[in-house]
Amino acid sequence: MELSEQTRQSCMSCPIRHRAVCASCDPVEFERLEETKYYRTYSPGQTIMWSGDRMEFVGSVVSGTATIEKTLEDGRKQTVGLLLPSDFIGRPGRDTAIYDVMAISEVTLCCFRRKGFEELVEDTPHIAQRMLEMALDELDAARDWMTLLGRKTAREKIATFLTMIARRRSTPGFEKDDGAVHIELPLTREAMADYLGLTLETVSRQFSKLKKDGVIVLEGKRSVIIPSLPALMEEAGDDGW
Amino acid sequence: MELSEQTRQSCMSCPIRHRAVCASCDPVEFERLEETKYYRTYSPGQTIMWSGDRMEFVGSVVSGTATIEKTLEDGRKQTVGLLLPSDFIGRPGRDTAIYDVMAISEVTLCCFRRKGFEELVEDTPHIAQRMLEMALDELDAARDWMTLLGRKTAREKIATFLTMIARRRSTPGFEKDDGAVHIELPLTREAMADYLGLTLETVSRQFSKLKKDGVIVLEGKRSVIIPSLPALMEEAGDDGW
DNA sequence: CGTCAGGTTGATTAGGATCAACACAGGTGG
DNA sequence: CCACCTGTGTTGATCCTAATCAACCTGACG
Repeated sequence: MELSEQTRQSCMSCPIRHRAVCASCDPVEFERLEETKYYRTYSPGQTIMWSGDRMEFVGSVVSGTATIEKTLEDGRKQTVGLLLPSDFIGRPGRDTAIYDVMAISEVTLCCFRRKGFEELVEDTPHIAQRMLEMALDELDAARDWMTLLGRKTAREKIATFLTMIARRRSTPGFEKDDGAVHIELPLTREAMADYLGLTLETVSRQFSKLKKDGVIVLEGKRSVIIPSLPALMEEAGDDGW
Repeated sequence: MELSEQTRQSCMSCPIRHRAVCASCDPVEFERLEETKYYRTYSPGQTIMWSGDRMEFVGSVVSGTATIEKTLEDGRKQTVGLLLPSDFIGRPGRDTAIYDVMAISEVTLCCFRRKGFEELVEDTPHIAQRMLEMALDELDAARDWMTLLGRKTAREKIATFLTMIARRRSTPGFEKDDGAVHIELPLTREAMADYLGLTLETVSRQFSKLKKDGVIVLEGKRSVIIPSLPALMEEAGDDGW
């Protein structure tokens, strides 16, 4: 799975082609993208972007998981975004990052130099429109997460998180006939804690309780079986999303 | 301050002209806006938009304060956005609201029928760009608020809120010579609680403590004097924003 | 084999929630 | 004009959820 920075692959066979910022581009626009794009890979734990640093590039997550996080003076940390394949990193028009972006697993990005991308946005309406759409989607997601952080109990937070992962990641083919869903957790207990506004101990305890209550089944540390997704969603505190 | 729905005022003298979604429009574009815009006013407590309802219009807050809120099944409520003059309401491209929007004070909106506005966005690049810029700004604000909700103490939450209000609302001319800042709180204790992920009792107590500690001076319920903004920001738990 | 990252579980604490009483201002109607 | 009510805010007492502090487990890896 090693992609060097030089490797250039066709956009047409790109796994995130239909969900990423380039989703609504036409063949001509793709040509322009293919000229300027380049790949970068990061290993787990590596920092993709430091808060305060100059942002030289923007890009899309092709594979892997990354987090956007904010750290307070005294070290308290909050994860403010989870980046999965097709998600966009960086903000055109801003030249200094205001959050840290960390690779959680091995991450491959499809990058564009920021300056060039800004021009691209200006004269490629399809990209500008898609950018807006994605920004508004992320804003909705952030607001839903605000509700989780401000009002939900620890148990509800975990249930919501698992539901969200099941939505975005359920491995097709792993749904059992009885409707059970199998997911691989992309985050450690600590990273989940930072995302959910909890401590890692509380996360661990709530996993144990949900398991004891039969809402989830744990297979090892990272593998979760959800016997009944509706039952799990019941624990999440709100229907809808 | 009564504006009927029919009143049409010139965009050129509009108080939010330089910050709203129309900020970068040129004279020709303003002409088109002036043809289709209309004003609506709401009294305190009125609902501007119900979650689940069809969104017939989008628009900008011209004056007053409104909140965007999400309510869980059992009634727990989280305010996920504070709308002050120049802020935008609604999402082009979506026809059902997913949050409630409530007028806190008397609110005047500059509205556009949603369908018409969507066309406008498509063929007025200046508006599309500004929309993207504003969406990204709101996303940053939402992420900062996630950090507040997930990781800050009650005292820090209040201090952060007051700092934010001072930033956006400090009544020019009310800065005392010694650097003190005077602000009017746009929200009740309960509304602040919903915004900060607290109870109204905790909000009240923290106000009392900050007052006792000399960080703020209360004049009545809604009027706050901040003798030293840096001292207040010190209480907020993070520098920067 | 020892070390270390990641995870679990237990004991205790503390920050905010909850429950409750009261204060105060502004209306409203008799 | 006053009695009453209602919305808003303050403060106190108590409770409870999640944080903190701590011990220990497991598996991967040099």
